[in-house]
Amino acid sequence: VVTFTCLINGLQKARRWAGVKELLNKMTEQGIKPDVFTYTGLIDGLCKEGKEMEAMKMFDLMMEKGVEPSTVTYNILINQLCKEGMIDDAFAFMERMNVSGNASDVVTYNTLILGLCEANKMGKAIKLLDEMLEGKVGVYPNTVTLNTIIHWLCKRGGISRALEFQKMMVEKGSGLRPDSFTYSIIINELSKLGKIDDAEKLLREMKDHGLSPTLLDYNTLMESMSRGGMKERMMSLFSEMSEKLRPDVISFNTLIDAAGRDGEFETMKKLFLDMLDRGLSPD
RNA sequence: CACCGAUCUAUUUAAC
Repeated sequence: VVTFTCLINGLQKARRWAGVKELLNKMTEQGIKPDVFTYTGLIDGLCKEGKEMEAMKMFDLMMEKGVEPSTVTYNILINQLCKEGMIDDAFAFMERMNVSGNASDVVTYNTLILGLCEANKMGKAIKLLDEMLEGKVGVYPNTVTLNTIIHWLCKRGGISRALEFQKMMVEKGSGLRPDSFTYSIIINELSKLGKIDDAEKLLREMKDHGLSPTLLDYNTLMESMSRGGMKERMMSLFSEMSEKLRPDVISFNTLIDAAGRDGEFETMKKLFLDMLDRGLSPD
């Protein structure tokens, strides 16, 4: 079963649907019964293709066949319901899962919290997070939970609250730690707002938590420096990043564009050659 | 206390 399930998952990623069907037939030919993993993978694949009806049918089919869905199976469908904006049904489905003997896990809650955010119900999302933090639901939040809330607070203009949550994460005893997602979310937001000093401070702070700024972080910050007309700072950030990472095409495009704004043709040329030197192909 | 497979979060650069 494992072999077949792996193969099926691979084909699904490659969107080779005919192959999936063929493999399923081959399985039954050989008397191998699909298990929870197989069905769950199929349901996920169908959801990702937007075939939600098919996914539900698959869910029913697996139950008919006496294969008991797992929390993962339910989580996928809860996610699907959220994506369709059916947040109440998503919660109801979680209820059904619990009744069937599958406990909610952190992914279940993360999915629902994201659903609430996307449905413009930040208040409820945060309330649910608080309940998790207080231990009222029996599942403690993780980095993904906080990242989701932080991201959506940013989108909804709540950057200061987002920063409070980030502070909470770095505190000892919170049981949480920020990851590179956390930082890229906030650095991106601060950059958009033109709060370059704050963004750079955060970039420095990453090292204190065992994280290194990524290409994305540097590129984002450089772009906002360019917008703010802080070319010197941008260039020094660029040389700093060059020591640690390989700047990519986006990095160079950003720099060339910045030089272009001021008509600095020589600089542009230099950058262009530098880019070729490093084996990058211009796009 | 039996190796392997399934689910959740961020995405930066050009033409106003």
